Amino acid sequence: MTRPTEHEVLAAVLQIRADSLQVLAWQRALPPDSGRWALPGGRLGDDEDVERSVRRQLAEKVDVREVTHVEQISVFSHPDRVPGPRLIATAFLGLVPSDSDPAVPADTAWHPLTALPPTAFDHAAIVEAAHDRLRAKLSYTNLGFALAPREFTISALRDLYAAALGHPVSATNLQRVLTRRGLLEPTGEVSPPGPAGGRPAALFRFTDRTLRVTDAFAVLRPPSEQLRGAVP
Amino acid sequence: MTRPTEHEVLAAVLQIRADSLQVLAWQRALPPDSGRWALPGGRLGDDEDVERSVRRQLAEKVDVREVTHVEQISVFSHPDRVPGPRLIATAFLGLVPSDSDPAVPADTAWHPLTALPPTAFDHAAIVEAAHDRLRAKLSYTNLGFALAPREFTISALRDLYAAALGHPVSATNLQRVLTRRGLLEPTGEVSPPGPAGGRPAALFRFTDRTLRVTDAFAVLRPPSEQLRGAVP
DNA sequence: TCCTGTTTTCGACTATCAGTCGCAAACAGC
DNA sequence: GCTGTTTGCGACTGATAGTCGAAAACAGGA
Repeated sequence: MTRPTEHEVLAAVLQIRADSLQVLAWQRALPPDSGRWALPGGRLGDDEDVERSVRRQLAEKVDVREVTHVEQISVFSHPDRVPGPRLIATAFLGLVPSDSDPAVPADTAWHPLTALPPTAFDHAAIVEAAHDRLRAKLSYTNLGFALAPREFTISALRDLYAAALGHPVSATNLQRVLTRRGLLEPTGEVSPPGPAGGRPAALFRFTDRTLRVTDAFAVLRPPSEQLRGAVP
Repeated sequence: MTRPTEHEVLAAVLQIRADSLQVLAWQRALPPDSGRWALPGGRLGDDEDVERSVRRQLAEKVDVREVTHVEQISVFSHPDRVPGPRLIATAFLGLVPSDSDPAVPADTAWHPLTALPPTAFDHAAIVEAAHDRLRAKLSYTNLGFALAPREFTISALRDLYAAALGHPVSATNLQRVLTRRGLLEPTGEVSPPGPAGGRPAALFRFTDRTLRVTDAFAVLRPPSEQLRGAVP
C-alpha cells in the first residue's frame, strides 16, 4: 500500500537576453508557495513520455517553436519536495536563441540567473542543474547553435559564450576552435558596423543545427584512428 | 482521472571481468517476459528518493559495499514500456571494482555487454545508455577509480580502460595523462612479475576515490586563469 | 580631405599536450 | 650467462590553445 504518487515534468528554459543568462518562470497565484516563481511544467499525461510531455507543457507558456533544444537533466524525487501528495519531477533544460523574443503570458517573465526572485519548491536547484549542464555541453558539443541566432558575428558569439559560461572568452580562440571542429562557416556577408563605426564584421552560422558531440579525448581515442584516405 | 502509475528504479551495474565489460542481471521466473534477463531494481518506496531506493534495491542482488559508484542516467517513461499498469523507470549506472567478486543470488549472473542474452522490457536500452555514460565519463573524470582495484599496475589499468572503452589504449599516454591531472600516484611497491617473467611493474593508486571532473576545455577556460603563486 | 578612434580580422609566436617510437631496466627459465 | 618477456621512460613530432600585435575597414569630426 503505497502513498499516492504523481509524476510531473519541469523545464528550465534558458536564453541570453541583454548579455545575461536568464530563465523563464511564472509567478504562482495560489498556495502552496503563492507569490513565488515556478518553472513551466505540469503533470505527465497518460499517453505521453516525459519528452513529449515537456514539449506540450512548454507550449502553454511560450511558443515551442522558439525552443531550439530540449534535454533531460535529472529526476528530483525527495519525498517532501512539494507539500501534499507525492510528486516526482523529471527536469529538463530548454534553450532559446538570443534573437527570438517569444510572447509569454502575463504571469510569466524572464529572470537573470544571477538575480533570481524567490523560487517555488526545489526549482532553484533545477535551474542550477540546468546551468551546470549548459556550461558543460557548450564545451564539448556544438550546443552553441541553440543559443545563437541563425547568423552572427564572432564578437556577438563571444559575448554569448561569455554570458553563458560566466567568464570572459577569447574571440580568436573561439573562432579557431569552432572552425577547426567544422562547426562554423562564413555566410559571405557582413554586418553593418555599430554606432561607433569600426570594421564591418563578417557573418557566420553553425554548419549543423542538431546536437553533435565534437570533442574526443585523447587518452580514450583509438591510437592511429585510421589511415587517411588514399585519394591523392 | 489519470491512469495508475508507479515508479521504479533500475540499475545497470557494470564490472570488468576477464577483460570484458559485463553487466549484472537476473533471470525472470514469472511472466511477463519470464525467462528473460532483467536489471536489478524495483518499486520506489514512500520514504526514499530514487538515489536511496536504488541502493536499497541493489542490496537484494549484490553486496552494495562493492558498488563503488552509483549515478543517475535517465528516465524511461514510454507509456507501454512494460505491460499492465504504467511504470516509469529512473535508470542508474553502477560500477564495481574489478578485484571484487561479490556473491549474487542463484538467479543472478554477469553477462558481457557484447553477448547479452535476451533482455526483459527496455532493459537493453538502459544498458546501452549506461555504457555510453561510462565511456564518456572515463574520458573527462577520474571515474576509473570505480572500475579499478585499490592498487594496480599501469598495464592492468590500460586493459581496464581498453575493455570499458572498446578500443586499444596506449599505456604511455594513459599514465602520462592521469599523472598530469594529479589522479595517479605510485604506492612505492611493485607487483611480482607474471608467469612469463618480465620486469616487475610498479603499483599505483588513484589519489582520489570520489568523482572529480578533471578536464577543462580550452575555449571555455577563463583566459589567464590566475597568476602562478608568487612563492620563489 | 585627412586624422583619430573603434572594431574586426588575421598571422605569428610560444607553451602545452598527445601519439609514437625505441631503448634500457628488471625479471623468469633454461 | 643467454634468451625471451614485460615494464618504465625519455625523445621526437604534430596538433592545439593562449597571447599579442599589426593591418583592415568603418564613422565622425577637424
